[in-house]
Amino acid sequence: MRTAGPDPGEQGVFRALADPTRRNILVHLTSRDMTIAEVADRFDMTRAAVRKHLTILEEGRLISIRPSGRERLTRLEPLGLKTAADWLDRFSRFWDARLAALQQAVEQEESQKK
Amino acid sequence: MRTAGPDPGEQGVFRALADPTRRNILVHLTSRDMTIAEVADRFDMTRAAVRKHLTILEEGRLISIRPSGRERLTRLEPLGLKTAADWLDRFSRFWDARLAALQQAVEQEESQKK
DNA sequence: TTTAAATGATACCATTTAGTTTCATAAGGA
DNA sequence: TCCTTATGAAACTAAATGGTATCATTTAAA
Repeated sequence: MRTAGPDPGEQGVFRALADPTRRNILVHLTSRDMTIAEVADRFDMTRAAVRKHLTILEEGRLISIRPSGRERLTRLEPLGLKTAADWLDRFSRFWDARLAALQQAVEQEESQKK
Repeated sequence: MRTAGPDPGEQGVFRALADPTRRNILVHLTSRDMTIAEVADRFDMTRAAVRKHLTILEEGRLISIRPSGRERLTRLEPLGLKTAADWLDRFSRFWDARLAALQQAVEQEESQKK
């Protein structure tokens, strides 16, 4: 039986990364863990809105939210971020080759200018 | 003057990557360039729908679409993919440290089991 | 020169998304 | 205890999203 919980797959991660506010939240959380209110203070929108973003980030496994007294501590989760990076890495061999070709073309052009 | 065109920033890329169909299109395009019809043949939806996805991928600079006679040739663009990878890389130092700590914790646990 | 194929453009639709407001509940501190 | 703070939950809205169907246009090919 599969315990109900956040989407472990790619979709949850990419969905979470699609919104600029959510990407910004991740940047803020690199400095330190924060309560929900602390995160919300850094944005020009209601706590309720920020809370929804945090839920989506949690579903994408990019952060974790753990209760601590009456607060919730929000923390960046590196494993989730790695899911997205790994997906992109599947293209890296491809773009390395293409970028090398591009570089060569640019250099060719440069040398002709002189 | 800035020529009108696809969004060069992060947002276009992450927006484009958010949809599973679009990510799948990218995978298909790693094997070879395709016309719009060829791409559409590989999906269970109308050409019009696929065309919209291609437009969003183009706006995110993940692909280019160039006319060739009455067809349009669709090609993967490595530079756009790199935009997303670069953004994620800003977290790599962070998650390397966290993953190292995680690894250590797991090993600690393992040694206690024995 | 017809005809068929590849694409563009537009209008339309249902669902999701990102935000708000309001009210309820739980937990710390004076 | 009383009050304040931190959060949850629900209802609502506007706009974006992902899809459809239909018709027009361009180009290759018989």
